[in-house]
Amino acid sequence: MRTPHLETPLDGFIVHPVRTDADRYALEEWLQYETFLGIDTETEGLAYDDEVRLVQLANKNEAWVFDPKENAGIVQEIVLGHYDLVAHNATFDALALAKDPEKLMTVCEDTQIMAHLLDPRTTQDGGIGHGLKPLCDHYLGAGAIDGQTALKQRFKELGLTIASGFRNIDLWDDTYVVYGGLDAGLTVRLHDILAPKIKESGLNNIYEFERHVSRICAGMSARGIKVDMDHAIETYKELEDEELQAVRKVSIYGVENVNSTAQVAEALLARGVELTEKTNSGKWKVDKTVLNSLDDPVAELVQQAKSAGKAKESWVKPIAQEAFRNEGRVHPRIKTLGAKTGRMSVERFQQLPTADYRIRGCLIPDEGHTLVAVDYSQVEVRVMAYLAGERNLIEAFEAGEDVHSSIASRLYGDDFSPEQRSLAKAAIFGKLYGAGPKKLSETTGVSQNQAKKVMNGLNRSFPRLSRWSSTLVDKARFNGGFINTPTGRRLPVVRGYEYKVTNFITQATAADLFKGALVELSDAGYEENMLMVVHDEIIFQTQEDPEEFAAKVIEIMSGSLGDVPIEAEATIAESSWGSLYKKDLSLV
DNA sequence: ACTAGGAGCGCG
DNA sequence: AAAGCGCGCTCCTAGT
Repeated sequence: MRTPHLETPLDGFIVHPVRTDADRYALEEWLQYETFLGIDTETEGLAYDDEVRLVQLANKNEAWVFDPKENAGIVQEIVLGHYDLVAHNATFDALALAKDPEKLMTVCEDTQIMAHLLDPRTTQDGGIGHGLKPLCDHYLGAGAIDGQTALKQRFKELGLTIASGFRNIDLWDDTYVVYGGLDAGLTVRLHDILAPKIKESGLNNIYEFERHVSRICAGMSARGIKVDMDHAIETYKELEDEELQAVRKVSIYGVENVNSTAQVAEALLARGVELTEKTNSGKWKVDKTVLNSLDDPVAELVQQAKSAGKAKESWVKPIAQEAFRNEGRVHPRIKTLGAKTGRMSVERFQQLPTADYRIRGCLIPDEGHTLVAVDYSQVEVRVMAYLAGERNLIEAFEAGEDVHSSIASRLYGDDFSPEQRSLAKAAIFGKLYGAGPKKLSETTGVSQNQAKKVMNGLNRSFPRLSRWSSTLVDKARFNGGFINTPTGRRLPVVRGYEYKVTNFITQATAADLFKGALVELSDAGYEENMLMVVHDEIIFQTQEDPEEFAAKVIEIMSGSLGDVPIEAEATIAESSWGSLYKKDLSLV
């Protein structure tokens, strides 16, 4: 008996639930004639160990929706790359379906990557956005209702929350099935519109590049990183204790909740502390900088409590919880197009504190392996030197010594002081980010007048930097708010904020340099060694002699950008990832 | 009960 | 004329 198909709100689009043997035969037959399929999965949730509940395959007119547990053969063929596919965020579906996402991703186009390359702005940023819903609204018109919106409504009717809905809704609930199938079909229709646009816009090379990068990073997600559970639990307890003690002490001063800025401000004012800064919404500002400038026990205790609480709740607890459910490993989720500049972002494990090395100390290599971290040194400044064609800065790098010292000697002569070196360093970073004298004086503590002098000096010593920025700003103004990077990425610039282009293009170029290194490392056979990426740093583990391994990897990652040498540096961990940061503490 | 935005803090 | 950039996560607060 065939299960009747379901109608959908999308013109002429139907959905076939696959529930009986007859349904399965019909699906098998359909698959024989289809050459290109949209794929989507519905999972219990977003965690690494959440299981796939439904798989949807579609062409632009119909979708087939099946339970992967009852159709293991088809799932196997998908995972082995036997069908040409398109998904919206292929990484997610590939990781949900397979422990080894490589083969699937090799044959799977990705409309999310296409969308990001065509317009990297989020909806909040004034762009089209990268979710299936906003993209369908924009490219397919109003009739194209995506699954999420309708499902939310359905969950409400059933008295379910979003989280519990995806996990608990009846597998064959009509709305669930219809909109699941619809999403796969919409992905196909979106692909039919976006793929030609990618070609027309000359973005095909970078699209294939991004797909390759996403494949490599999905591999890292799947591999995961081993967790030292004993250490994690021990650290959790220590942090809990630190937090509790500070909370107890500060409550004597009337602060019941250290995370309430209002309470903190009130307690400080009551003690006669003078607060001077306010936030945008007119409340007293009591952030780290403000609290650090105060010599007051409340300020200190609040900070202690907050930082211990943050470390405990944001980092150690999630690591321990995930490892507990996933055979002692954490699986970072890497968004290869995390930022509009093309930079990657990593959910949960990117911003682990470095100062408190107990946190990174939770992450350890597999048995018999050593962790090796390799990062690019001052890569963005180098990229800026290259893009601006600033000879003097390039020479500073070619000299091969400490570049900030080279810059300082250009500004202050050879007998510059350590303070002047720091100032030079802050100034070049300020240049990179487009800071003014006000900001520079805030970050360095020198007067605004002095900051201005430093910046003028920098401009005199490296004249091409300023000329390059103003040319870029003009370009952005006359180019419809978009500029192109050397790798062909299109970067949007908000009107009135054109000064940001210098940072955007530098960050984007550095990101592509880094992604290029990932591809080279993969080609050279080092993919299995890669565990994690952090902007311009790769964490490897190796069974080889770590020194030799590091040398080989550095060789691959190093190179040059025009005349600018690009250098990578390695640090070898004695034990955990955290052990790399212990030396920082001894310096303090 | 849930959501959105602000504030704050972590990373490069 | 001047403008520090890009992220993710948690907690609080106010609004629905």
